[in-house]
Amino acid sequence: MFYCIQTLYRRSCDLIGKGDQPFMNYKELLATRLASQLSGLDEQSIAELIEYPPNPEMGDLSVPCFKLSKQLRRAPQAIAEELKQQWAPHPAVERVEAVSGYLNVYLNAEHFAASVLGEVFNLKERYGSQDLGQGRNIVLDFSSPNIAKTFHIGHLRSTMIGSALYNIHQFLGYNCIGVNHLGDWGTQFGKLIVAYQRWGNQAAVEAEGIDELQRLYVKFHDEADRNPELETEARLCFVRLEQGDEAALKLWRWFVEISMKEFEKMYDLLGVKFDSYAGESFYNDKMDAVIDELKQKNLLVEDEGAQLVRLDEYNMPPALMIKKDGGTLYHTRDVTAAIYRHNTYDFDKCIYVTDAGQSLHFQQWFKVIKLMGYDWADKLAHVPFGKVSLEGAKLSTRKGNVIRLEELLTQAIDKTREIISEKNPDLENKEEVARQVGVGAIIFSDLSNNRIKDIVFSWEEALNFEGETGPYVQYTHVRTCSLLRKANGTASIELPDVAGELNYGLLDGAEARGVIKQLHLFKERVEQAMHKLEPSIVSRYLVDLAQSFNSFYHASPILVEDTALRQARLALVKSVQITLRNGLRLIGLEAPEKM
RNA sequence: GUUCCAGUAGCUCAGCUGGAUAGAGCAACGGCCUUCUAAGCCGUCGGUCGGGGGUUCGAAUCCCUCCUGGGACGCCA
Repeated sequence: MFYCIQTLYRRSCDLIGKGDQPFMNYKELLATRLASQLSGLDEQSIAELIEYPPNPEMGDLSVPCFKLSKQLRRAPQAIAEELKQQWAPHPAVERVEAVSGYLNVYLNAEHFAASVLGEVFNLKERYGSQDLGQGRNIVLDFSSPNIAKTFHIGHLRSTMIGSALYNIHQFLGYNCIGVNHLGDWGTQFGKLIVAYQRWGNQAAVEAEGIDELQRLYVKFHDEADRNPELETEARLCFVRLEQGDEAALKLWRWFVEISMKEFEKMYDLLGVKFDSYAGESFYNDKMDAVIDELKQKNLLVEDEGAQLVRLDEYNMPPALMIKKDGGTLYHTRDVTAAIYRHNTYDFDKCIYVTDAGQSLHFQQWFKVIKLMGYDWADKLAHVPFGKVSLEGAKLSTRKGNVIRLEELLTQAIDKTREIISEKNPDLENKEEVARQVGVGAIIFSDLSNNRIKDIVFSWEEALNFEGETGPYVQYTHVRTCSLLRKANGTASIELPDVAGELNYGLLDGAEARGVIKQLHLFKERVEQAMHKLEPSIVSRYLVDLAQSFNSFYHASPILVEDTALRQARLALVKSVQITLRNGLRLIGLEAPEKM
């Protein structure tokens, strides 16, 4: 089957007449040609003008001539007309038209199909990828839940946005380092240890895990309201922990272990992986040096007993680095961690995926890094996202109105299982597919809007599998698999090999052309998703591709008698299958073959 | 008070670094399963792009201002 695709690849090479590189960058082609027609303009600036017309009647590419009008001191329509007159025929281009100031380019359908499908077949699971990164390092800090606290839907966003950005960067040639900056240190551990020693027991924690730890934590606060001495006790306990008291450390390690076990369960379900779990505690012994450095660089100022970096001239409140009791703060930790990561990974970019509420904090300490004289401060990026609320009310662990991620995923899987028993009761691996589709639905809806948008959680919407959803895209992929399986008369979902030429010219219907255009856009969209650090661009693209394919599917029977037509349409089906799969993988969804 | 973000169809959102008639999904209504999985497709309805100014050949997009909602603003992260 591999051979078969290679054959098609070669056929498309022959058709286009460039032995080694059948696929083509149409924008580049157009820009090169126009640059030779227009003196004083370089290819690059022309390429930037090129856009995709809003509807097919206006062609496949177009060049608005309004900006050129200024430089050339001629009317836009006159420029477009002249470009049309001077246009020398090219096999890739059917014709060009000058319409109200635009030069519209109509690609040769056969050439376009051969070029795009040829590229898909040639690259397969690498279709859409590029080597922009050339192996340079990207550090991504995401998920970062707090030890001993429930993993809820609020954590899902950082986890999935971060993971998708990881995949996208990797796909574009970067070496990624995913860091889970665990919230595993701080005074809350003093409280937790005190609470455990007073009211907890090993069996309950073993049995209930984080739920029990959280119950103890909440009980501590309830009790402390009546008995303020508890706070003092907790503070002292944390000091013991910091000083390396073995009993306290032992409990702390145990709490971390219990929590990680539950987090790992979620990460396994979501298919998320990290390369480092260096959390807050990891930087405990590294902050002194940074504080010395700040002092040495005369950045620290004392104010009300605390040490801070003034940022008035940057129109920001000061960044507190040391509390009046000498303790460190999250600014200190983040600055320390950034320096450590820079020294360790020599990153090209270091990306932090957290909620938008922390924007000021990141701006502040990015500036501190800059003031320390590190020009790599420009390589630090905060990727903020909107908050999740529940029917207007904020999510609050203490009030108990949280949606546990495990609960959400379980419900989604349950619902998927029901739908499967109803629609496809004979499906072999029901349980696996229910997981892939159920979890996929949750991930997809989390990644389908611009990340900055706030989300109001609703069970009804989360468990809706129709319309622009993960299951819709997965279902479309399943359709492509099903067609290929039927075409082969076997379980194989590869493109059947058939003697004779593949005639790309047969893919000339409006729907088929629509699909090919979408396939062509994939690479651009992935790149755009990286530049804007916005995974939803990929999610939305997948919906667009699925929609165009489904229109094609309904308009054109694929398993027809005519061998040439059948084979051409199947080639399109195969391309869609590959592209959907590649895109789904980028945003962290699996692509089942049946559902 | 200072500052940041958001405001597009009844609802949820797209709209690429300013380009052609502002697009999807959901909801509502009407069609399409003796043909490849109906988690689907097609159609109808639905918009003074929060208001007002400005820049521009051209503004949902850029600038100013106002309104509304949300966030952040020294010893939590």
